[in-house]
Amino acid sequence: MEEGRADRVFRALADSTRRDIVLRTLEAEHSVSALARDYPMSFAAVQKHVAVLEEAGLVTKRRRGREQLVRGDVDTVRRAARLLDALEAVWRGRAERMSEILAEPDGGTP
Amino acid sequence: MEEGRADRVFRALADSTRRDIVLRTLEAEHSVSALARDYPMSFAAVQKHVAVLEEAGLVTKRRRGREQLVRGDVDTVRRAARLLDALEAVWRGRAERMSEILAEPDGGTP
DNA sequence: CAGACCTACAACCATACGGTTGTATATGCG
DNA sequence: CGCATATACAACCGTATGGTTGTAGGTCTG
Repeated sequence: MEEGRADRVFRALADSTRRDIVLRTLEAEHSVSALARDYPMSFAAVQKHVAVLEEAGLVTKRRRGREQLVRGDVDTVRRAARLLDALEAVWRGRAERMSEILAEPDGGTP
Repeated sequence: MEEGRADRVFRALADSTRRDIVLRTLEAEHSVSALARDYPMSFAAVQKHVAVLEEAGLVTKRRRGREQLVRGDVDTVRRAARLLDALEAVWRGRAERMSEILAEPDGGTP
């Protein structure tokens, strides 16, 4: 994942309304107004949330008549998950090194 | 992961400096000033970043003499990764349902 | 065509964020 | 003790964010 892109993805995920939109649109397509009906805020606010998600690549939109269908993009979710996996792997590296150190408390590699 | 906690975790990860700090402190402990030396910003700025990470539970601190050692918390990273995995699983659920639909184009369950 | 519906977008507002500088406090060291 | 180091914290500043309302443009339908 490119530098600034990760920023946008995590930023977009840092809001429960947006996470819920991603959830719902990964299950099935929903129009913006269909999404908006379920949140205690204006249509325009939800529209902005969708725009943030689209900007981050977490959802895509396609036209159907007068409505815009929003669909979650699982690839972006996966890329974010892999980035976190990479952090976890780094930690495991430390754990390994610590194990080695503990396993050979006598010093260098002869 | 609790509601507001996920917000904080993803928000904290939405900054490359902070992600780098998490990376480095998952590899090994570093004092705040040791971390600060490698970023093009003031010590206070880095200190704030560490505070954000600590608030999110992505790092912990422990005193050693006059310095504060920062250590990455892999559990929080894992919890965030699992949340993304759950989203992916939801998508897979849709994919399954779509497969079922495509596999039985003749109608309901008789 | 007229009206309802869905979306887009601008303007505005309060608050949060990322950065700065400056000041205060604690610890290690000669 | 006296000084340098390491951290903490407050005040300040410009900009982004999340929300609002209002206006305008497509699109379906009677």
